[in-house]
Amino acid sequence: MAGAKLADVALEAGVHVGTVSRALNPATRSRVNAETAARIIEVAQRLGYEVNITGRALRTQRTQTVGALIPDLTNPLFPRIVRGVEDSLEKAGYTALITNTDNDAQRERRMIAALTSRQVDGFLIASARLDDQALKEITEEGVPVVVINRTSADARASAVIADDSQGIADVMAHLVALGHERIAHLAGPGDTSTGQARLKAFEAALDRYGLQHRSELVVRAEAYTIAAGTRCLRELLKRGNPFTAVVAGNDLLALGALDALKENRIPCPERVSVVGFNDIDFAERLSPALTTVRVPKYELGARGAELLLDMIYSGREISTVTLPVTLMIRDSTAPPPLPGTGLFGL
Amino acid sequence: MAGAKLADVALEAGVHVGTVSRALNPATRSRVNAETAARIIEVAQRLGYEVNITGRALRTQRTQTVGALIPDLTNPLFPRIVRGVEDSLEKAGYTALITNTDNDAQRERRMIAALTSRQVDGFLIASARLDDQALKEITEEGVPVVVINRTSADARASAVIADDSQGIADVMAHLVALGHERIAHLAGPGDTSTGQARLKAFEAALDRYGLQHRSELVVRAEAYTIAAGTRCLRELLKRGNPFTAVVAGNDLLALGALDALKENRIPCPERVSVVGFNDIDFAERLSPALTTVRVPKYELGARGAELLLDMIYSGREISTVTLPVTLMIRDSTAPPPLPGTGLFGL
DNA sequence: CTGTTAGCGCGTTCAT
DNA sequence: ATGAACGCGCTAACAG
Repeated sequence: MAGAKLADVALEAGVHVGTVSRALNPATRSRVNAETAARIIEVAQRLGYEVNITGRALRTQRTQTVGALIPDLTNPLFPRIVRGVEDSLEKAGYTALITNTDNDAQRERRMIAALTSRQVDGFLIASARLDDQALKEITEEGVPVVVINRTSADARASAVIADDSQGIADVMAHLVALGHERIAHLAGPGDTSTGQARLKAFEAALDRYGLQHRSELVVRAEAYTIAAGTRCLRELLKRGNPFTAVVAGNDLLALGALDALKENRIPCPERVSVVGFNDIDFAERLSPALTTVRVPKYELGARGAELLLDMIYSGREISTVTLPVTLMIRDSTAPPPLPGTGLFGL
Repeated sequence: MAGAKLADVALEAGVHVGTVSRALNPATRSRVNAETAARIIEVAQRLGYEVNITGRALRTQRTQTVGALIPDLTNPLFPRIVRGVEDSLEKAGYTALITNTDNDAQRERRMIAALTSRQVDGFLIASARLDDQALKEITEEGVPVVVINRTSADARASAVIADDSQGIADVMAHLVALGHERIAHLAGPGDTSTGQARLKAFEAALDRYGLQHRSELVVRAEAYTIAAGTRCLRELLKRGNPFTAVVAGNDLLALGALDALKENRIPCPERVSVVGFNDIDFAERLSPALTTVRVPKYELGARGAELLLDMIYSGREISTVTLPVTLMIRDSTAPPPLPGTGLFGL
């Protein structure tokens, strides 16, 4: 028989509910006679006792559940992060309520309300929008928050991020070593911390290598999607300014860029090199296999969850953890075409 | 101020908590004076009242939360299903606790325990294992269960499935029309309903077209993974029995098969055609673009959640819904090589 | 060491 | 139409 409760165990063991509660909780077990504790545990097992976390939560104000706000689970970046989150949480007996936000402010608000209503002990937020009024409100109420793969203007939230600037620096070093000079950037949305950080790193690299800043070679994507990548590269082509390499804000934008190149019969990497960011699953199985920056997705989630648990349990102070990245050189990057041999736009 | 509770609203509105409860619940609102109800609602809004679902659950035995058991979120099939689940649930004010099971019995048990402990109102199970003792136990306790993308031996669970046999029939018709006669099958795990159904459909098609059953051309995968697909195709090659086409149990197995072909320098589709199942995201961006059977992933999840809500609310009877599939012909299938022009194994 | 009591927030019954 | 009281399952404070 499953679904037994404290009262059932108490009755069967011939003791009071309070004693059962103490005996079953490792933290308070020492306060009860060893023999009776053993008997209670035996009875609990026999009766199939399972704690009712709802009841416990009402009393302890702890649901042992956290809310996870994910922009879009169908972006292969996030399932890996979620796996990390899940594994870290499980060790502590926690569970995650996972919701998709589509980076949509309205939807995000609804989800936060649904999660708050369920008394989650904290939030893991991988949604990227920076101007996050909703986030501000929950931190102000003192609910622990950790943001993942983004920074937060709010000093009350911890953060786990990948080293965006190092990643872009590695990309640029790679492209410059190949001989590229006219490098375009498909920047991520301006209201995301990754979009901002990567653009900044891109510009810093231009300076580092003495390359000219050309505003016509930077296009802002309105979202981190394949479709946005396609639109941006079309825009780039329309502007007519020659380039031999494209640094995309993330892998999905890079995929969209590849589509646009293909539809214009511009071979990659022969005439234009393309680089992504994140190294999503399948990036290496595309044609051409995508050169990209690998971010430690699982660790991002795992560390984020650990940080959150620390905040919940020990109210530990706010911190920001930056994880290292790795440039994965594959087939979408190559030396630029020789001048006069068909450089696009020249 | 957010986080107000019934008592706060009652105090401010100068009425009793019970009245506030009735006024705020649309179902019981009619039982309270229209004017006071309006006042209460106004006060609730002003104070930022949010129902505490934990408290409500303790009383109503409804957490408005369901558990979702997913084998592996990093398989792109599942995020799409989850999106459907989420959208259907949200309309009813429900939320999903999503967990990865890895199709591992131990892990599945732990997850079910964690979810049961949180008093979920029902389960959505996309895990594929058939001999599901744990599932049996929860249905026996009367907890509503819907299985997704699999059938269940247990008559107490509803199911939403894709039309596996139609899908395989379409695949076989396609291959036969191209001229294939020696068709191999990388069957999914034997303890999954999809693995069984697709193998059965494969064999039925052999009969239909008068093709010989060759047991050497059927290999069982131990899991639905890329690695398993690679292992299986290597095994197939080792057996030395010639074949010109491979019908894989799902897309991941097909990807693994493509890897094994590549490592043996067997060009696809020139010498061997490969077909997958599911049409995961990115299937069309692979090289070669994968011919596969598209299953309506979002609908699978959405219908599954609807069925579950029906069971929770109206205790509606068990049913099985089969959704239609579509063959997506892409670049991984072509006519078999002409005899004598390098057919593998001949 | 253990029993008793109280209360977390809510919905519902029973009075009035 | 509304107030009062109870209890869902659990833990924590207090007695003894």
